[in-house]
Amino acid sequence: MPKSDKNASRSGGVTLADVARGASVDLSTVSRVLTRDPKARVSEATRDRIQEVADRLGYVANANARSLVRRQTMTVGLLIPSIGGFVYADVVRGAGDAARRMGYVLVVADTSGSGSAEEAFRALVSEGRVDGLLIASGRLTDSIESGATSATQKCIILNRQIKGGYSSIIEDDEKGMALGVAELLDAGHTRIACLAGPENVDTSRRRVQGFKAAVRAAGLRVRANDVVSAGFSEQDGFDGMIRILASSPRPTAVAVASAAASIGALAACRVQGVSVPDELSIVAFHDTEIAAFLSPPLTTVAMPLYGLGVRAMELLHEQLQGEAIPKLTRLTSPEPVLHRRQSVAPPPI
Amino acid sequence: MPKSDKNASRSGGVTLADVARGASVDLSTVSRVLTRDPKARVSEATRDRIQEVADRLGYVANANARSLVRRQTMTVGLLIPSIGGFVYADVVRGAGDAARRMGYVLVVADTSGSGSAEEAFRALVSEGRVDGLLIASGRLTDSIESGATSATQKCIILNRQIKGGYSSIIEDDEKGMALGVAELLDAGHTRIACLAGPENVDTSRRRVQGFKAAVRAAGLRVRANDVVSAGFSEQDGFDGMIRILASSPRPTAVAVASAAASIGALAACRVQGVSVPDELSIVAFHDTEIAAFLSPPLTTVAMPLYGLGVRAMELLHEQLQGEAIPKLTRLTSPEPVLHRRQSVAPPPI
DNA sequence: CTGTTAGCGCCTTCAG
DNA sequence: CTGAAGGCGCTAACAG
Repeated sequence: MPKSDKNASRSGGVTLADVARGASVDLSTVSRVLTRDPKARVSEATRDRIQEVADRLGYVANANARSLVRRQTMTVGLLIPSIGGFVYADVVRGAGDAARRMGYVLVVADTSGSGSAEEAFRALVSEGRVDGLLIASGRLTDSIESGATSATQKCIILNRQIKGGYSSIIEDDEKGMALGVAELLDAGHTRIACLAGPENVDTSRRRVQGFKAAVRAAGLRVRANDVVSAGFSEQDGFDGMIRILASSPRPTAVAVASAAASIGALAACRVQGVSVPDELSIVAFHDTEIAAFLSPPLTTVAMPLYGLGVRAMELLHEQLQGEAIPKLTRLTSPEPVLHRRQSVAPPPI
Repeated sequence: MPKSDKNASRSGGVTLADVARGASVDLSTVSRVLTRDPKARVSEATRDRIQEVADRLGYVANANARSLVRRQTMTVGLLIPSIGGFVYADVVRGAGDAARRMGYVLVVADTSGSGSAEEAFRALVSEGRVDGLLIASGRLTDSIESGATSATQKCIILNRQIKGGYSSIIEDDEKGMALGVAELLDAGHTRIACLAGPENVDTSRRRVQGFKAAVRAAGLRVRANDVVSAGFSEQDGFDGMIRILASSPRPTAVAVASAAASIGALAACRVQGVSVPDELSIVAFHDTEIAAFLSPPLTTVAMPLYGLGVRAMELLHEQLQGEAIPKLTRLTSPEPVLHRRQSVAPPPI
């Protein structure tokens, strides 16, 4: 006995009341069955009838109304500096899959345009569009760091530690770097340089520490200019490698601390006429789709970025549930894995 | 005379009522001044007082409540297949900047994980989390194509045309491809191949058409196997190039229809020992950061992706305003531009 | 110029 | 097992 089907929509939205009317029950009952409230005892009959009507009408709950009363949106945001970057794709996938599994919808905001992280923060968290934030964006100025204390309970910082009570999750940079250096060591290199990231970024500092520790553990020394700081971009890698190649004695191998930089580094070698891996071996931190197609194919250490995204999302969820989570969690599993390709060889004689 | 400062927050949210109380006015007045309603006549005095209290309390309007009554969220979504891709970064930036300018907040959803475009569509549009969608995601199955007719008024499809009343915006693939081919022609090539994208994707078909048109306009013939279809990935480009190199007579130049594929194509040449550009010239469709750092640096045609994002957002806005927008708009400006690097040379003798 | 009054669509006690 | 009532935070007429 279908009675009111078309008065269902006004501005395209079928509402609870529409379904209630169609099923001849009160809208509160509809709410109960459609939200699958466990402690709601509704007869099979009405339950089925309601479900049937809802399906027929194509009812979808309005997230805003629901968020308003529940005081939570079940959506979380992920802030990244640039959507084009190599490392973020997997983080996004991991966080997205985890979010979905837990009933959240994940939206990402790119802070590379004219939009700052602060702006995104306000628009998303303060205005209540999201319950919490995963922040993988590099520089967030003090405005956010000194933000309302309640904000610290709604954010997880990825791969970076900042002041102000925020919790962070970081990949195991030291171990990753050690893995790469080990490959170089195993090939017989004893003069190894590190093409590092910016000095003021802590994830990059950790990679340098990993580098130094690994080299020293092998009984070797690390000299001042064995570590050259550069940015994370292709051009930075290029410039940095030029400097390394100009140093003397020139190292026979270099561990590059980022994927983009490694591409620039390779280009620098080509321009300078130094052959990889015959004259110089290279291992790059972070694996990418294209590593296998470079010239030569790059040996890389693949960090568990997908897992980082997953774990970050889980942490955020726990925190939003009110659980206390550690100020810093280091992702120790899954472990980084080395992808052997063709940029590492024994040192020239 | 600060009186009630701390009763301001309950669950971290300062509400209109809090401000009203603090300023001793009705909350509707506060609403008026804070929304900067032009046709609201409020005395300077109360206006200032309200503003002052709002600032002091750190009032930020709740987006959900506002969305609920205004029936619009002022947020739009952008669906992309994978955040790691080369082409999307600029689209996102363009759309993001345009959105901000128009007062929207842009959120992007990656549909590459376990999440399908349909899921994202429901979670974002149907549940009312966003007002509209920019869809750059490749395959959206029929479920979305045949979706509620009202949906067609809330989406703009990027670089793809689909059935069902949706409006699309596409870049000028033909012109871009022609630009690349012209460079090859100018260098003296007469046997030019096209390493194309998937046959069933219309943006890639348009590139092929541009290729054919340009070649023919030069008075040359295009044979059946001058166009080889591949995917958009590095591996696809690699495989495709292998096939091209195996054909005989072998072309002296190839126009590659995507950035990722061009990287694979380059790798294939290296593996086969054919030197670029001495034995084979290459121009790639879409410019990327890394093109300049490849071996050799790739000559590319840079498509106006940022502009595409901007225009798409503008179109969506107009459509959401109820304006009628064309079913198909082709972005003719800004124009594609050629980046000359080192992958094109005259054909071998 | 400012306050009062209705809701937006949904959830959630509390009765019945 | 189901209906009635109140309210989440905000906006938008309509009075005064």
